Parts: sequence; structure tokens; C-alpha cells
Amino acid sequence: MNVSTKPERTRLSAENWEVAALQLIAEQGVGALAVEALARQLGVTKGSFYWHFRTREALLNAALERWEQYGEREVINEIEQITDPRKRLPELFRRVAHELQPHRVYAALLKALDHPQVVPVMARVSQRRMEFLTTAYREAGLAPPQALNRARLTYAAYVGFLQLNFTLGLPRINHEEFEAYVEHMIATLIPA
Amino acid sequence: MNVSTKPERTRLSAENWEVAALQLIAEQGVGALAVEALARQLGVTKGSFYWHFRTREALLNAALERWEQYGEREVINEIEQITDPRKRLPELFRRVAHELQPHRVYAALLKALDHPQVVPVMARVSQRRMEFLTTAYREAGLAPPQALNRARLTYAAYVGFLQLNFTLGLPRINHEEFEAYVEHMIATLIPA
DNA sequence: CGCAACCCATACTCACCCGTATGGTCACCC
DNA sequence: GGGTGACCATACGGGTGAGTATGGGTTGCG
Repeated sequence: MNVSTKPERTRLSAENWEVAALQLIAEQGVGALAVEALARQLGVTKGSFYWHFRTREALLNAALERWEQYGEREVINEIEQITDPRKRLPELFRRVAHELQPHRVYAALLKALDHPQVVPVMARVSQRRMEFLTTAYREAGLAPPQALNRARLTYAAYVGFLQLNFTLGLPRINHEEFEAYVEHMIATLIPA
Repeated sequence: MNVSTKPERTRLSAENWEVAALQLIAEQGVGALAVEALARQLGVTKGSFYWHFRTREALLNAALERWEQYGEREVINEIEQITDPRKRLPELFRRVAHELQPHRVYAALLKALDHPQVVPVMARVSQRRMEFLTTAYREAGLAPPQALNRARLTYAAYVGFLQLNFTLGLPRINHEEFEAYVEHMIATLIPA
């Protein structure tokens, strides 16, 4: 029997470092992404790290790119397969609401918008999602200006919810209550 | 004529440090709150700082407390004077929308929810605002559960908007467009 | 005037973390 | 079975920023 989470004596690849970095970002934020700390967590030393990456920045960029790439095919591609436009938005809401785990990185990145490296990534991701929401609302029957504003409102509500529940603890909404909240969002934001 | 913003050769008080800290937080975030940097900005050295405060943490706490105290009588007390409950929410929306400046600190603090010192402060502030919103929605005619969820939605939209516009730059919404967005929020979130 | 209390400068120490240099140890393959 | 390259440890240099020690200057006040 091995000691817990330590004795994986296999060699590491750049990918290992990247996913470890993303996990650390999700748990402790971008600011906590330190080379030596990550190395300790992986059971190696900096010597390993600087073989795979030229610098700390390089790791951050690689991790961000990996996350962005994954997010590409995460939700949007799945939702786009729903043919009936009127079913799309409620389904999107419910699906996003029940996959809170992949949003941890996004929430952490929101808190790191002072780092110049994350701004372009977040700008691209948010922009794509906004456009997706906007067209979805248009297809649901809203006029273009209304659709854009409703998309803004919806996305802001999503972002704000992440902040208020992941990072801030607030009265820690429970499960049934959360379901009711999601349905309330659907009823309020999606045109009948 | 004196050189710009430098030659205030008056002695400093703890209060001076606190407001300077808040300004720096609003502009560059909690992470940028460094003792020596602040001292340079105030035209003194660390020697001064460590006379007024025992540690950097102490300054942060003092600054946060000052901000929380001020926020107490900031908006809520003004709005509560509006007698007609149905006029209250639209007025609140419009007023908050046009005073984006005082929200800079709040936006900066949202990005610092990993620091254990800011969490309780933000929890209290957000909790108070949420309760205010909830009763406002009840007085506007919503049933208690609906009112609570609508308050959650509204406040999340507010928080998210701060994130997406202050820190992230997104297509930088302009003035008329912003007005239209606010009216859209009012029409969507406030019951007729 | 003179003495405190108050405010600040200078000069450190200490801890952390990035990046570099260099040598060691496996795996794999001809 | 020896050599080459991938992977990692160790040790070091350098920068930054928090906190301490201590002495000097200024202000209020008796």
C-alpha cells in the first residue's frame, strides 16, 4: 500500500503540470500558482518544472489555453444540437446549473482579471458565450436589441452567481432551493 | 505652486492610510496593497506606517471596516425614504446604475474573496443588500419565495455586471446603450 | 524654555519565490 | 552494454516585500 497521493513515481509530462496548475487555480486562485508549491504537490522539485516550461508565465499560458480549448466543446457544442430553439435556453440553463464543477476555473479566473495573461482569454470566452446567448434569445422570439440586453443580463447573472456562491459563501443555498432558483430564472428571463 | 500630489508635508494619521489603502484597492486590487508602495505614494517611508499599524493585515482590516461603515448609509438609507414601494425598485436601479464610482471598491473586493479577511465583510454587506432587495420585491407584490429568488437574480446580475465591465473590458458598452440596458433590466426584473 | 509624546527615516533581518547551473539517474535502443 | 536523451535533484544567485530596531526631528504643552 502506498502513501496517499504521493508516491506516483512515474515521470511527468507537460500535460501533467498543466492540469495540476488548473486544479490549483480552481482551488486557490491564479495568485497561488507558484512553481515550487506545485512541484511539492506533484512530489518533485523545480528541476523538473524548468525542463518542461521555460518560465512560470509559460505554464500559465499553457494551462489557460488548455482550459479554453476544452471549454470550446464543453457546453455550446452540445446545446447547438437541440433543434427546437424554444427548448434550447431552458435546457442550457438547467445543464449549466448542474455542472458547477467545470465552472470553478472560470470563477477563479474572474478573480484574476488584473493579470494581463488571463484578460484576453476571458474576453474571448465571454464574448463567444455572449454571442451564443444573443442568437439563442433572438431565435426564441426577441427583437435584436432586446435579445442583446437579455443576453447581457443573463450572463451577468451567471457570473454573479458564481462569485456569490463559490467564493463567497452566503447562506449556502441548498439543493431544492437551488432548483427552485433555476426555475425562477427560467421563468423570469426566458420569453414565453 | 507645489509639485503635484507630493509635497503635503503634513503628518499623517491612521485615517490617511486607510483612505489611501481603499483608493489603491479600488484601482489595483487587494493584492496590490503593499506597505512600501503605499508609503511611497504618500511621500513617506515604512517607518511611518509601522507607527500607525501593527501589521499589513491590520491596515486591511481597518480599511475594510471603514468601507463597510460608509457603505451602510450609502444607498440603502436614501432609498428607504421613498414611500411608494412600487417606485422604489426602479429608482434603486437607476440610482445604482449612475453611481458606478462607489462600486469600484466592491468590484475589487469581489476579486479578493480568497483573502480570508475580506470574506466576512463581503458576506455581511451582500447579506444586507440581499435582504433589502428581498423585502423591496415583497412590497412590490411578489410572494415571499418569488421575492427571494428575484432578489438573488437581481443581485447576481449586479455583481456580474461589475465583473464584466470594470475588470474585464468586453465591447465596452457606451452610454446610450447602457441606459437602454438599465431600462431593459427594470422591465424584465421588476413586476408590473 | 524644555520635556514628552508623537511621527518618521534609515538600516537592517528574514522569508519567499523565480530562474539558472550543473550533475545525476533512469529508459530505451542499436 | 554502452551511449544518448528525457527527466529530475541540489545548490546557488537575485529580487521583493514584510517586519524590527533605533535614532532623529517635530509638535504640543506646562
